[in-house]
Amino acid sequence: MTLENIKTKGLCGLNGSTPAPLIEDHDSGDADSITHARREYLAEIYRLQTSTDESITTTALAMRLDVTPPAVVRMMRRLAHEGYLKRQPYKGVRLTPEGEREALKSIRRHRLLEAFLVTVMKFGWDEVHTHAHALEAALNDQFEDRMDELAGYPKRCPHGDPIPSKDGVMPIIAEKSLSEITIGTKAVISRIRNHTPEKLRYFAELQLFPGTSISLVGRAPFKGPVRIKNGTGEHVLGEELAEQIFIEA
Amino acid sequence: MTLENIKTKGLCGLNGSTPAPLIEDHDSGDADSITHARREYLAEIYRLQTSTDESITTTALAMRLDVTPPAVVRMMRRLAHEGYLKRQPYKGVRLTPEGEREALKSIRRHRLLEAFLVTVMKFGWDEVHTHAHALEAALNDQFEDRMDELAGYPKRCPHGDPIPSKDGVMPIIAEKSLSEITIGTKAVISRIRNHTPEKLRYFAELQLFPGTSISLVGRAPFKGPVRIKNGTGEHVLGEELAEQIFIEA
DNA sequence: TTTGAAAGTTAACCGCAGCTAGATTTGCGA
DNA sequence: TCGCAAATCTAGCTGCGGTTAACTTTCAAA
Repeated sequence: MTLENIKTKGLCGLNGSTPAPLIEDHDSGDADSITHARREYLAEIYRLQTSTDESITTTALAMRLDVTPPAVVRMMRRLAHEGYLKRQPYKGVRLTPEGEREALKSIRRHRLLEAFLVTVMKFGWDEVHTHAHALEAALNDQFEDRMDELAGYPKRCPHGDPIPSKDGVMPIIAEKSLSEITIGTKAVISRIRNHTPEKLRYFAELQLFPGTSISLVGRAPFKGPVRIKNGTGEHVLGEELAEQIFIEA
Repeated sequence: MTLENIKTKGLCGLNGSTPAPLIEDHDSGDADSITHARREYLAEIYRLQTSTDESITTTALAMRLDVTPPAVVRMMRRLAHEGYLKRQPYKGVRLTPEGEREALKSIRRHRLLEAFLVTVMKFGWDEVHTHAHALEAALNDQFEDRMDELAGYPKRCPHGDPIPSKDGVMPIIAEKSLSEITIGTKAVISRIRNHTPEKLRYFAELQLFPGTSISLVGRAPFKGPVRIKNGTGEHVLGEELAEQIFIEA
C-alpha cells in the first residue's frame, strides 16, 4: 500500500478510522474556542458568586476545583486578561457578562448531561455527576441539542437544579430550605442541594426526590432534627440534611 | 459563608457542583491509566498493521493522525519504552500483545460509540465519526457497558466495522469487495469502508447500507464502473466506490 | 499600633502533546 | 556503486494546566 492512498482509502474499519481532516477541534458551533478548563473555572466562580455575596477568593475556588491556589491565580490572570472577569489582586474576582455567559453555558451542559444520563441512559442520580463531569469536555452544541431533545427538554437536572436556557438565562426560582419553613407546611421538593453519592442514595431510600410531596410534621428545638411525611411514611432528618432539601416557595 | 463549609456544603446547585473528591481521574475500572493520545496512536497502528503487511512507517501514522512526524517519533519511543510496541528506528514498529489490547479497547469504544450514537441518539451514520472521536476520550468502562446495553449489544458499527469483544478479540470476518466478486452474485452488504460524510450520504441516498441485499448486475471492463441492483433499483458505481463496499463471503 | 498567621501571589519546575528547523539514515535510480 | 531525494530522527521550542517553595499582602487580635 502506498502512502498516498493510506490517507484517502477506507477509514474506520480494519483499514482505518480517522481521516485527517476529520480530527480537528470539534468545537464546531462554538467558534470562540475557549478551553474546557477555563469554562470550568468560570462555572465554579459563577456558582460561588451566586451563593455568597462576598467576592470570590482564591482559596475558595482552589478548594472547589481541587487544585492549588497558584493554579487558580494564574488562571484568574488569564481569564481577566481575556475579558471573562475583573480581578483585583488580593481582593477577588467578579465575572463580566462574557464570563457569565460562558459559565452558564458550562452549567447548562453539566445539568443537561445529568438529566440525559438519568432519563435516557438510566443512570442513578447518585452516579451522574462524575460521568457528566468527564463528558462535559467532549460536547459540542449539536450534541447538546440532541441530548436536550432526547431528555425531553428538561428544565432541571435530576437533583432539581435549574438548567440555564440555551441563550444563557438562569431561571430564578424562589426556594426555601426545609430548615426555614413553618411546621405544618405541605409542599413539593424542588431541589436537593447536596450531590454526595452517599447522601443521594440515602434520600432515594426515603423517597425524597424533586417532585415528591411532603409535609413538615415537626421540628425539634435549637436547630434540631425535623420530622417530615411523604408517601412512604414519616421520617426524621437531621438539621444538616434538612437544610439541603428545598421546596418551591 | 466560611471557607470550611464551602467544600462540604451543597454541590451542584447555585451552591456548587464539584465536590473535590469526585473530580479525580475518571478512568475508574481501568487502573492502568494510559493517556487518551497513547491509545489513539495504538489504535491507529493497529488499523494500519491489519490492513497492510508492511511495517508501520512514521509518515503513514503521522498522516493518519494528522500530526507531524516528530510527534509520532516521540510517541513511538514512549510507547516502546512502556512496552506497548517494538520499535526499530528507521524500520517501523509493531504492537506487542499489550499494545494490541489497548488498541482494541480504543477501537471497541469508538465503534460502540458510533453504534450508540446512531441507534440511541439518532445521529446519521455520516455524523457519528466526529462525535465519537471527541467523546471517546471521556468514556470509562461503566459508561461503555451502558452504551453497549442500550444499543442492544451491537456486533458492528453503523458502517459495518466489527466491534471487538470486551475481552479484546476482534471478530474475523471473511469479506469481499464489490470489485472482487463475479457478476451475478447476490449478497448482503456487510461493510462500507469509507467514512467520509459525503460518500456516506451518497451511499445512503442509494440505500446502500450494511444489511442491504444487492446483486451485481454487471461490470464494465478495465476496472470500469459496476452496475448493482437493490430494492430501490439499479445503480452504477465507479470503481472507487465499488471497492469500498464489502459483502460477507 | 503593632504583629503574626492566614491568604494571596510569584517563581520555577513538571509532563503532555503539539510544532519547526535541521541533521541523519535509507534506498532507489542513474 | 554512488549520490541524492525522501523518510526518519534529534533538538529545541510552544501552550496548557498542574505542582512546590518561597515571598508579599492583608487584617484581626493583642
